[in-house]
Amino acid sequence: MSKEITARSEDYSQWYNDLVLKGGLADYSAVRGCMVIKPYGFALWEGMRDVLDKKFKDTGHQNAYFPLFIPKSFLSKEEDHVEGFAKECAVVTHHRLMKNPDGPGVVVDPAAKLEEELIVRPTSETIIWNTYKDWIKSYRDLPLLINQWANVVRWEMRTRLFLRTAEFLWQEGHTAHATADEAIAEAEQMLEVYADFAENYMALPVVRGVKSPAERFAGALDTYCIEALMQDGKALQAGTSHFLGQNFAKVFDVTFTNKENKLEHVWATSWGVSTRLIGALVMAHSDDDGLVLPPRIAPLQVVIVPIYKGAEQKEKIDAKVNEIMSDLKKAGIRVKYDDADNNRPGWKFAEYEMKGVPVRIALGARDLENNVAEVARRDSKEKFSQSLDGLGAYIGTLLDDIQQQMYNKAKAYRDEHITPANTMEEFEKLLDEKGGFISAHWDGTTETEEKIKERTKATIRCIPLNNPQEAGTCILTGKPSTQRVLFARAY
RNA sequence: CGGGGCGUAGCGUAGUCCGGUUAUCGCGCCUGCUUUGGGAGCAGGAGGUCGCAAGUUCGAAUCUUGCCGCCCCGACCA
Repeated sequence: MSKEITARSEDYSQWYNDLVLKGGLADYSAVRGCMVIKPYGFALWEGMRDVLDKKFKDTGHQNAYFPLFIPKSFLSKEEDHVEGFAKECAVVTHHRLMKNPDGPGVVVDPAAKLEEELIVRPTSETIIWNTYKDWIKSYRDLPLLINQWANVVRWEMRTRLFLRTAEFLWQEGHTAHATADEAIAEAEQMLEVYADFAENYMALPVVRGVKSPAERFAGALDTYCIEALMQDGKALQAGTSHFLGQNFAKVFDVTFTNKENKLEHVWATSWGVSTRLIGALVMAHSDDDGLVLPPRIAPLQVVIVPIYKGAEQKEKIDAKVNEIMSDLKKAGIRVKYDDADNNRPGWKFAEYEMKGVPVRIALGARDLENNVAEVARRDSKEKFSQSLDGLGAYIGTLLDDIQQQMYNKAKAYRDEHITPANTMEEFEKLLDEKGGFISAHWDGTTETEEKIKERTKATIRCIPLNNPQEAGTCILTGKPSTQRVLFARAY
């Protein structure tokens, strides 16, 4: 019920936390900054993971796994990379505990100090490139296209469920190529994989773009990204793909002999998406009654709730539900029959709405007599009576329609919230009163970007791919500019 | 690390300013009966180191000091 979910206009953060907690996705944990992903939330992640994993394999990638721990010396090799991650690393210094000699409990055994500290990976570039050095000798070993599903740790000052946790689950692809062009094509291809996933599975429209130098990944020459818009008008980076040039190849000495028998450094990419996508999903689609999940990745697509008086009615309903279930399952629809007798129908309706299950079917004695079921869709809250004949096929098209409507709605909102601004006054007014992306001219310098950020808290989210070129003057400095870029306040 | 708020049963809370019987209420839980088309009703029941520690006092959830933890805002960031 809406009284239990904080209205988002009043306090968006509380609203978001309530959605995650009451939607059954995750909980706070005993460890500061970390969260427990509950079965329902994890099923959502697994579903997303499976779709992405298939896309990676369809584009020629293989999965592998690299160690959790990274020797400190590895991390210090690439200068920008250190700069970017040093401030947020968990460090392992010892390998043994001992009984506390001065009291109860255990203490770290000072004799077990590691000669070289190990860093819990904040990302795996360094350990992976150190490994690739041994795997790559010839142009015939290229391209090397590898992905890993893993957890990483970034010791952030402040955390938020799914959006920024100290430990998070993600996927990181790391590829090596013979030429720069090939590596760039790879980075662009993977960006498109992410964009396709966001739009067609998560029903989340995204802007494909490239980051400004200041917002680039630490150690990259170019960072491609997909940027999504949340319902509070803030932007969220939903995925990134980096063209790393030869930076890592050079510091880890990854070379290959080309067809002309000459030694060359390889060209690299890395790309990743994380459990943050779940945060994006929650903030993009939910309403005051709870989560709204797009059918294609909802762990549960349909829930069936029986309404009955007495065992006799229940039996008849059970029989009919079994038919419906088997139809739906045959069509590949994820369906649950909730006939638990400790909660009444109204309670279940509210519960599954909070969890964002796209379609609910209620079946009672009255419906059986009329050969119908009550079908309710989560996205629009519409309810209608539907014939039991051909119900399976009907639900299939309904799920498709919900998927499409959710995307259309999010896209309409997003499109309405890309607004051009031509003066700083306009820019700031739009940020404060409307939010969303603001399309404005920028002189291309990091100094200007920094000044705008200090003054407005807005950053350049991206320079859209295939951005129309347009002569203009920088919104802050008045210097000439050739194109508009997208600014926003962001998560 | 700065600013704000908070910590009382599984969850949410009243009581704290101004110390005083057996710590309040709701949800949930257990038992029984009645119920079931939008978070059921009645009756009975179980459940508490009032975040931790020290202090003041005849007496502390309440006052003092110290510590711990959480949430929100800021800096940092997927």
